[in-house]
Amino acid sequence: MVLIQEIMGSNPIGSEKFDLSRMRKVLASGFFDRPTLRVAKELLGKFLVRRFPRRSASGLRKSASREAAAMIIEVEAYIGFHDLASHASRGKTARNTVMFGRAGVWYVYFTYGMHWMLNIVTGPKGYPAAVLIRGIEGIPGPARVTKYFKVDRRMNLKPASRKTGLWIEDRGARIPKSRMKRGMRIGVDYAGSWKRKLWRFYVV
DNA sequence: TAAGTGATCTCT
DNA sequence: GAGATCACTTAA
Repeated sequence: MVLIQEIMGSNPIGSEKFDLSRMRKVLASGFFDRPTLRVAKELLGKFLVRRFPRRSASGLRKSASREAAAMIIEVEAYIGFHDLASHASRGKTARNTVMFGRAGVWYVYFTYGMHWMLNIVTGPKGYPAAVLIRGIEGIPGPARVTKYFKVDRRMNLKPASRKTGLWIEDRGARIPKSRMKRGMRIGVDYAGSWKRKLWRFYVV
């Protein structure tokens, strides 16, 4: 909790200053309905923003909702029908149906008996693809992102928007090319030749 | 390096 | 219904 408060309004990569009030553009579905690798790459430097649900202890008093945001610094792309690292590679199932749907919708699933993974659906309807949010500044690791931003299955199938309480903003930060890297995806050794795809993008 | 944890999927 | 697997984290 302390960690999240520290992150709010933090300077993204230390080197460049910018004014938060200058630019806060919420990314709409049009941003995500584009080639997945391009979306993935461009997500670096964008901000994941969470409005925490209001709490009401007694039912009478409600505290003001609180907002947290942090810059996205690591993502992975999962693309198409044949990518063996993707849940979609074995066809449409109850779990992965959202990947085949409209871009800009959250795909949240549970794994290893304890971790929630946060993905945003990309590309045209009918074509299964998504980008996994692997890390945000101050919170490296996909399961930590969901833990600290309190994201679980309730966010699954919901669009990324202010209305749903979890969205992505362009706040004007730009990552220098020298700090952008790409590499193989993590934890997909089982995926045959697909594991060697350089579909992970991260900021160093 | 390995335990922990339970939903999901494949195969009977 | 059983058994294997898993887009991970933590502690050692």
